[in-house]
Amino acid sequence: MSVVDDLRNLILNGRYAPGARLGEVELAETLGVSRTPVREALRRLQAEGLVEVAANRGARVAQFPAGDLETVFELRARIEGLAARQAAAVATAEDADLLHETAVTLREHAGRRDLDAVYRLNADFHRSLVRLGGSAVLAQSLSALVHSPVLLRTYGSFDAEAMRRSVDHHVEIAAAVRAGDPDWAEVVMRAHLFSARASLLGPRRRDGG
Amino acid sequence: MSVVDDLRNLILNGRYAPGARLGEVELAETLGVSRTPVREALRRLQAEGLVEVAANRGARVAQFPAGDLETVFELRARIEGLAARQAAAVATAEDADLLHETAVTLREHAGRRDLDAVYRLNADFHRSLVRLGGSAVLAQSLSALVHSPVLLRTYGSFDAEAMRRSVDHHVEIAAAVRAGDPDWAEVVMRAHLFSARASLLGPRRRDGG
DNA sequence: TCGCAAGGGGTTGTATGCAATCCACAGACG
DNA sequence: CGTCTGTGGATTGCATACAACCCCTTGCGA
Repeated sequence: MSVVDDLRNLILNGRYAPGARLGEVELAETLGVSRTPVREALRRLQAEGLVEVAANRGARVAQFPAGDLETVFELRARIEGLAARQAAAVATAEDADLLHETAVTLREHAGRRDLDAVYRLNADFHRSLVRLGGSAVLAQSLSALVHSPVLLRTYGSFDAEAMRRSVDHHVEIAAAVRAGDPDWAEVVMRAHLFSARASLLGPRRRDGG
Repeated sequence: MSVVDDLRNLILNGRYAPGARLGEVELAETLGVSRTPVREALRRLQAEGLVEVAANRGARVAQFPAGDLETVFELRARIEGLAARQAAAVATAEDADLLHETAVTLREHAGRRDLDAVYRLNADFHRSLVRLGGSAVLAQSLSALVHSPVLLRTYGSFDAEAMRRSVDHHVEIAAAVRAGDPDWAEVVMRAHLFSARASLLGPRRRDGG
C-alpha cells in the first residue's frame, strides 16, 4: 500500500542487500510509482537509519560497521529491558496469556527449525511486549534498532543450544510478565539479548592478560 | 543551508510550538524553496519523531503525552548512561579536558543565568560525549529523544539548587571520563537525568499506601 | 431548530520537466 | 607510461502542474 512500507520490506527481506545501490528511477519502476514518492520514502528510511544517502550521489542500504553491532545489542538490552519492565508492571493476566501463547507457538516452530515462522513470531513477541509497555517513544527508539538489516535471519547462525535458550527466554519473559515482576522481566530480556549477541558475534574475551 | 536543518531549527527554537500546523506552502515560502524539498524534510522529521503527519491532512509539530515524558527520561538515562560509559572507556586525556572545559564554561554561564548559552553548551556537552562513545547508532537513538520539543528550555523550570546540581553533574562526568571510570561516568549521567526529570515533573511519590 | 447531503475552497499526493552535480572515460601533455 | 583535464552520460535536486482528498459551509428537508 504505502511506498515507504513496500520499500522497507524490500530491504528487510533481503531483496536489496546492505550496501546495495538504490536508484530512484529503478525503484520507481519496481514499485510502479513515480520518483517523487520514492524520494520521500528514501528520506524517511534515511531518518530511520535503514538507508544512507549522500548528497547528489544517491542512496544505499545502510550497513553497520561490525563494531556497532555490539552497541546495537547493548542498546537493545537497555531499551527492551525497560519495555519488559514496564510491560510486567502494567500487563493484565490476559495480556500475559497472549504473550505466553506466542512464546509457546514460537517454541514449537523452533523445534521444527521452521525459521520463517520463528522470525515472524519472534518479531510479534517483541512488538507485543513493547506495545504493552505502552509508550510510543519506546517503540520508536527500538524500531531503528530491530529493523537493522544486519539483524535479519539472525536465527540462522544459532546452534541448537542457543536456539533452545532463545525460545525458552520468551517463555520465561511471559512468565515474569504474568507474575507482574518487573525486575525478573527486565533481567531475562537482557539475558535474551546478550545470549543472541554471543551467538552472532562469538565470545567476548577478557581485555586484560 | 539544508532545508531539513532549517526546519528542525525552526521547530526547536519554538517558532512552531508543539501541535502547530505545518502547511507545506507556508513553509515553502518561509524557507524560500518549493514544496518538494519541504515535503522531503517533513518526512525526515517525521521519522525522527519531531513532526506527526496524518495522511492527506498535513503535518503538525509532535507533542508527547505527559505520561511519555517519564519514559523519555528513563530512556535517556539508559542510552546516555551507555554513551557516558563508552566515552569513559575510550576517551583520551585531551578528550576529557575538552569536556571539562565545556562543563566549566557551562557552569560560569549558569551562574549568570545566561540560559541561552547554558542550553547551547549543554547540548554541546551531551553531543561531545556521544561522539566520544563513537557509535552512530547511539547518536541516532538519542537524537529523537533530545530533540523532543517538550525538552526545550527545560532549564527555565530549574530552581537554583537544581541548576547547581545539573551543572556540577557535567563537571563530575568530565572527571569520570578523565579518570577512565565507566561505572562512575554512567551513574553520574543517570543521576543527572533523573535529577532533571524531578525538576521538570515534580516528585515521584511512592505507590503504596 | 436539527440533521444530512451536496458543493466549493484549500491542502496534500503524484507526475513530469529542467537544471545542477557527479562519475567515467578518453585524449593530451609532461 | 603516468597524470591531469575535458567532455559525455547518467543521476539526483528542485520547481511546477495536475489529480485526489478532506473539511467546512450552505442549502434543503423533516
